[in-house]
Amino acid sequence: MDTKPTDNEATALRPENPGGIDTAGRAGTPVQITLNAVLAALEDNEPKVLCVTRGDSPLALPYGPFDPREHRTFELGLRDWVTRQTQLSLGYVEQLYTFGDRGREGLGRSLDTPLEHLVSVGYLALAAAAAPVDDADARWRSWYRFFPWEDWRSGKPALLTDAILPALGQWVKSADGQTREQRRARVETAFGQQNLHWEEERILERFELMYEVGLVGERRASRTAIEKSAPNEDGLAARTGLPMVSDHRRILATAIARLRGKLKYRPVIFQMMGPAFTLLDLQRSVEAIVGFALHKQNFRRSVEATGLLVRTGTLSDQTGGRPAALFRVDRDALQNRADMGLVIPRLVHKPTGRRPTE
Amino acid sequence: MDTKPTDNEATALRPENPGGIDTAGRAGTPVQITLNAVLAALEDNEPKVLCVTRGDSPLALPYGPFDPREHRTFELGLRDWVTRQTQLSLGYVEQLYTFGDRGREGLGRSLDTPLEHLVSVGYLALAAAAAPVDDADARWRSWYRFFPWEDWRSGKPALLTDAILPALGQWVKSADGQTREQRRARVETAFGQQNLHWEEERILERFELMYEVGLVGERRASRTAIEKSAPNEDGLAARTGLPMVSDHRRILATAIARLRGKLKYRPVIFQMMGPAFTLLDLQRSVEAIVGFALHKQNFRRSVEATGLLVRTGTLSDQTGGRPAALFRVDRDALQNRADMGLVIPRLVHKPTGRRPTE
DNA sequence: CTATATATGCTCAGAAGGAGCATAAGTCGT
DNA sequence: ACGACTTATGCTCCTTCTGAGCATATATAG
Repeated sequence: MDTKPTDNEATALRPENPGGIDTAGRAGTPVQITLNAVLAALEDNEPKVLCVTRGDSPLALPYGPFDPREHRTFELGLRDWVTRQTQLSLGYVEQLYTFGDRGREGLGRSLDTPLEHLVSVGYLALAAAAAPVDDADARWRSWYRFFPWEDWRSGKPALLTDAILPALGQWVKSADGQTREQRRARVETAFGQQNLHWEEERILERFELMYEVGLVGERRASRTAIEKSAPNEDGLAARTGLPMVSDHRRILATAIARLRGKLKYRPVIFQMMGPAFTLLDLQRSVEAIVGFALHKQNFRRSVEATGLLVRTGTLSDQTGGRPAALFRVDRDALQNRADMGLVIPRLVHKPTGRRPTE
Repeated sequence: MDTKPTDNEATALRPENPGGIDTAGRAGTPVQITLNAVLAALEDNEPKVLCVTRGDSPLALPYGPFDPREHRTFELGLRDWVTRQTQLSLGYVEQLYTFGDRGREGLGRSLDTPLEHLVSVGYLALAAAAAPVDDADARWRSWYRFFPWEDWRSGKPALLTDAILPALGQWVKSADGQTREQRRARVETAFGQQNLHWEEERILERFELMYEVGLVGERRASRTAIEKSAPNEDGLAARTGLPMVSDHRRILATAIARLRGKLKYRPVIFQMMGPAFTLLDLQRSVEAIVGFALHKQNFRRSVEATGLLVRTGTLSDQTGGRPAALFRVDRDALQNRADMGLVIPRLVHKPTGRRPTE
């Protein structure tokens, strides 16, 4: 270390001439900022997301403008209008992604008509319960209504086997040479049929692929001639979940992907649990989010190993069988170990049937 | 599934009245968008980042305005001005975070004077080599110049033991009761001294903590009385790395954190390697990024197990010892398995000395 | 009292990963 | 040519993690 920090005490003020490599003569055009919220909560072992409608347009994620005069940060602005509109207390808020495409209406594809300069910042917010909302236009909906092929909790969805995968297969076969190989690889990575297996976190990749192939309801703003000849116009798009306004479904997919991933290395799941719960409650919640069934005993083993839970001492008699011990989160332990998430003991074999040893 | 998607074919157009929960009467104020780039590359086993200077203000990350009239997406805009200013070909570009704080100059703290409405989108970009840049004000610098305490490649930095940790300890002791316990927990999570261990990915958390305590050069815009009484004004800030303009050092920390994490589950490291390299080259590169030494044999074992590398057949005689086999990336394998990163066989015991069995 | 739930404890085996030993094949100085 | 070093590379050992399944406990429904 030979150079000491500059003498002039490093004032953290922006220099007169903002020091980009080249800002000469180019002024950024002012744009509008919109905040999009994916508000997620669990209800009866279903993962739900708050949606709004306006007239007969498709569903939308709640969103509002960001006014920098009113709020110091995005997050404060978001919390403000969410709590003003709903009675929800947002425990956990996380920025997802900022979408700045001019052709954003078309999921990032080019568009023929010029669009307004719109930038939207997506946020994921977790609520402890899907509390009723005071807005007739707002409603909680299971997120698998938008992504039915993502719910493997009772096995591989028939929609996937019967419709989506064949359609993707056709799309692959409709090209040749290198393009074909690339398409095959993309489908394989996203949907993992042969060597790879289904990775729940790839939900965005899957959605974008399906969008590109034309398998979902949202219309692409423009298509090239080749893309127009895609063979999947048999109405499959009508069965692949509810469409949403603009690219909101993509934002939702981003949020789910983030949450599915984060579960594994941060204890976020407890933001969505009530004050006391059984281990099976917790398991069902995790299953709801990741979208597949877990191995019960192993789940319990690893959850108890975290030391994040303590027994309340009481039992739950809602089981229909032997009563289950009720647990609550150890707030202290949670604070001290904000790292660490849950092990997800994925069931590799059969989801339910216990196969005899032989 | 009872409700079929709406009949009107889900046009992906934004509805006339943008359907936020409540947009009535509130118009978002237009803001300026700035793109910040963390341009990273490796040079002689040092991780480098491109910095610019303007006059005698502190170093800055290259940044430029985003003009939606000119570029369709942020990423295109970024690539455009980076390639115009440098000869670098950006292989990999990834959005980091969008900073919208009004008090951004003060790292997100409140500020007394009103500021312009500025939003900046941070990007991480990886280049294959730290190629020379055609701008006298731009220069590659090791990122450990900004974060000297993050480089554990030759053991725990003395700066940490001698200065930073004691100062943090004082900060903890200067509070009492619950505050004290909270501070202790925060320091422990970020710097992991007792039960936890150093987690390289927590670089942002560490920097923000140090900022809050006043251990880094960047000045906080405003402080509360209590914070002003922090006991760490002994000039330590002059030794904790080079300061940067505004919150650029925070953006850099975000980028490093992202890269350190991503290594483990995406093969991004190959974006920063030349066409052919030895396994030790690869190891040194990974070590440069994560900031600590790896176990050589185990690193090699797991890298070879990925199947992402193929031997070129030639040997490197640059070793000073037995020649090493040269490898190159198997592009096909890389494409087919965009998932999977490298196992990081962290050395838990002594970095160098082999302790006799006894 | 019996069938049938669910809860909970425990064992077993394979895979992954942390460490270190041993050997191979170069360079450099004498 | 030889000995001292240096780096490369192969292999073993052992512990921990984790996928699976068996066995037992304690309820409820008839």
